[in-house]
Amino acid sequence: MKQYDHPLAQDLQLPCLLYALSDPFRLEVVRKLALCQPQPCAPLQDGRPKSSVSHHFSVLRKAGIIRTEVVGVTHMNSLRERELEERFPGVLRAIMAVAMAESAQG
Amino acid sequence: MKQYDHPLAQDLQLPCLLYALSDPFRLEVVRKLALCQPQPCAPLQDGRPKSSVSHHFSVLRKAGIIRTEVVGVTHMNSLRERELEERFPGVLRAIMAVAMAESAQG
DNA sequence: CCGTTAGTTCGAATATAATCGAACTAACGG
DNA sequence: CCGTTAGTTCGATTATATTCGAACTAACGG
Repeated sequence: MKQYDHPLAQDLQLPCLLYALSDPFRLEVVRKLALCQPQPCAPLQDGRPKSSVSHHFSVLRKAGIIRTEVVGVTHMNSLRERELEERFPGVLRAIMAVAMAESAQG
Repeated sequence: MKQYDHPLAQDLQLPCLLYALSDPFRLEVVRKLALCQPQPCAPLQDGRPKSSVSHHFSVLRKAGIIRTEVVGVTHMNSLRERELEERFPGVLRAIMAVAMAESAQG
């Protein structure tokens, strides 16, 4: 049951985090994760091919935004909220608040 | 003395803003503007060719992050802080706080 | 051990963005 | 009106991302 590598919080880069969140699909994944954690990739696919979804999860992982744990046959994803809050105080929180508000009205 | 078009605050998109700030050079421009406003492009060039600088300023303008006013022969740039704060509460503020902290230590 | 499920990796195609020099423009100073 | 300054626009090149299908892998269920 091999696991993933996750960068240390101290090594995360702000531009990299912003870049990861600048894609609408990835932002939506993060928003949905904020509402329900942890969650496998599958329910977040939104009609895309698996290889594309896998790519986007990989970008989020490398940016330090999500943590993925292999549990049996599924890969459970969650936000690294505490670490991000410590490393980049207020950033994810503010972005999520806006993303939630946007999606609430449409 | 023709001026620039600036998108309305209500039309700004969060992914577009995050994308604009995800480039280290642009983030640095915004950080420096936060410290001294308004400012022309030239002192923010940091050794790059003018065409490249111009491109990055254009990205920031289209994302709604900066406003550029033509004043005589120079183009004065400032942050659209109030509008951004209203449209995306806390987002720019949090990002700037982190950017300032990063640049303080190196 | 076989099939299924969940997701990754590969490789090629396409799209998007960054970079730079060169030519351009608009405003001012003399 | 000429030169200078500040920045834009153009066009080509290169770099970086995204996309997708196909082949792969690891774990579980029977």
